[in-house]
Amino acid sequence: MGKGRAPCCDKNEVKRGPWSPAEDFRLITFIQNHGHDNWRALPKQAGLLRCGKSCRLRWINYLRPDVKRGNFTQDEEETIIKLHKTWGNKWSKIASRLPGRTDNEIKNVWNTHLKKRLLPTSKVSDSSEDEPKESRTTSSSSSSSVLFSNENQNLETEPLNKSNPINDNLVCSKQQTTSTSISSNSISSSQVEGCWPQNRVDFGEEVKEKKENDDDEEMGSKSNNMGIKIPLESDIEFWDMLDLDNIHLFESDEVDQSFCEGSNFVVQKNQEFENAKWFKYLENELGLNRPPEADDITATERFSVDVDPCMAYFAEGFTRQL
DNA sequence: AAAACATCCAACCGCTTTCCA
DNA sequence: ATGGAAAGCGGTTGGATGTTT
Repeated sequence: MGKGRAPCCDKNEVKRGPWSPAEDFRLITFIQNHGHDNWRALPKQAGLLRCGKSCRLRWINYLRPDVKRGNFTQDEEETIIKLHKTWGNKWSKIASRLPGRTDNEIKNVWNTHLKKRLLPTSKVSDSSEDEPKESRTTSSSSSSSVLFSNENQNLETEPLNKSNPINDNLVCSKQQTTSTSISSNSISSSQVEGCWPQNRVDFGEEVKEKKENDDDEEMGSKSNNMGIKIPLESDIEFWDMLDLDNIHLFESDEVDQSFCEGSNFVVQKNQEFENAKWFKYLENELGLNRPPEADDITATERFSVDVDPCMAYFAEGFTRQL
């Protein structure tokens, strides 16, 4: 100590700014297969040009399987207000009482909505004026179970699953033994088994939830039931958003070779196969699948045997676009 | 139609805490 | 007991988007 803190990473060598879908997939797949024992080493092992801190944040705030998206319910808001009275800006602590919500998200909600609402008239229960565009009913979580008395709330009965019927279809292709806890810092660092997409089908959230309520109706019962927002109207833009550089990265030798040489490589491959199945499923959900052509060996098929499913997935996306 | 302004939120920054040799 | 490394946490920022003029 006293010598100054070494930077967590060389800022010249890491990518910053918004995450691309390709990076997200890369990170998700890696954590699925290997967990996150060491955030600092993770980016290199996963072939990401990000600093470990950034990866951690992205995972915790956005990509974690148990992150609940969507508007906060009335009950959640009241819980935040209540807990904030008690604990102040202890966002992490507050988040531990709100299953699926991250400290960052709660902090944002507080700063953008709740604080303002409380300031002028401190009318906590009257929400009709200050939240005009956010219909608080959009969150499908069960409001009655938002407040927990136990910090170590077990999520197995968490209503999050209810809001993600996609779970039922996807279910994790493997037995899910990982017990996910709520707090942003309490996810097991052991492998996160194939269950991430529970509610993150709109990964990257590159397609904003514009007029989602309207669209929900138009999308019909299917998307409603699935509880997902699909960028159906913007296939091209969607694929355009993919970061080609990262795709090259996937193919490069920069990815730690030892990653492929470990003793559990076979297990990894099996998991990757399961991942590939998921990507296929996701593709169907996104409405991106096309009728098979006889002479057409898809990129996925080419890659899925011995290449990372992320790569395969995106390769097919590009193929389609061309 | 477009410029100005407001709002939102993902991501970053840097300090603190925890862990471990 | 000590110091360095890594993770955790809360504050802040900046770009994207929405709204108003």
